[in-house]
Amino acid sequence: MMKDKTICPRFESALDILNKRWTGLIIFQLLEGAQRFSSIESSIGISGRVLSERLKDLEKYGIVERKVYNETPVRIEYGLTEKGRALEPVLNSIQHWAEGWIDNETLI
Amino acid sequence: MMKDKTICPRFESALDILNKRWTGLIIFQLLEGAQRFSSIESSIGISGRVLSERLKDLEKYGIVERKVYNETPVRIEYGLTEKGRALEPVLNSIQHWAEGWIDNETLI
DNA sequence: AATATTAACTTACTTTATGTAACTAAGTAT
DNA sequence: ATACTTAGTTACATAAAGTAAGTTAATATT
Repeated sequence: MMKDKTICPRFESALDILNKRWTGLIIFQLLEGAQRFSSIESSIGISGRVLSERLKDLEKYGIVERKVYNETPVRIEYGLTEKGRALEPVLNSIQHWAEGWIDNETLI
Repeated sequence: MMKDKTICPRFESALDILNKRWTGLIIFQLLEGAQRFSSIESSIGISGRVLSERLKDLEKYGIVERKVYNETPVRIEYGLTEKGRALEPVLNSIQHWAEGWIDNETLI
């Protein structure tokens, strides 16, 4: 199936990134501040394999930045860039919608 | 890997729905008005198999409604419910972010 | 009457994405 | 030399998505 046309290329690129599994939750977590790999892993329940993949993608897109601290053992922190923090209103609008429209049945 | 705790159950339910592939684009399309199956299929380039699955899910969540018109051949239209239209600000915030932050390299 | 047409799916099968659990690398500390 | 810790990676299993052909129901055509 070939698609008709592109409505808005930037919008579709954005959805390609944001609409991937786990991306929303990773960004939501990092809005609270930079975190380590294992901390993100355990806070949202993603597998290490996919987290590693997603963080690389998000870094490539300039949404996340990786910082290495030469301590022992090494500490690596993932934080949002300005571009990443600019997603806060998106996450907020989702949260706002969820509060208004997700009822108890949907929750279960 | 088990996750630590749930930050906000409603928010996570919302992400479960919205973070699935194609959901964003389907809702974006339907914001322009109710559309037929084949029209959605060709406008966003999704496969019929998955579109069928997504529309059922979205109907189940109360985001989309399916209307049957007994014409020949039968006409079936999918449109947004009030809950679905309430997602417009979410899509708008994504579009706004995309316009400000998706550059030409990311597009390619 | 038999065949064709159209939209809206569904089915069987292939390819891609994600999950799981064990393993590796680098830098100490014992 | 061996063990410990974090941050991954690898090999393999399962789940989700893509592809293309087939089904159904109501006409229209020959």
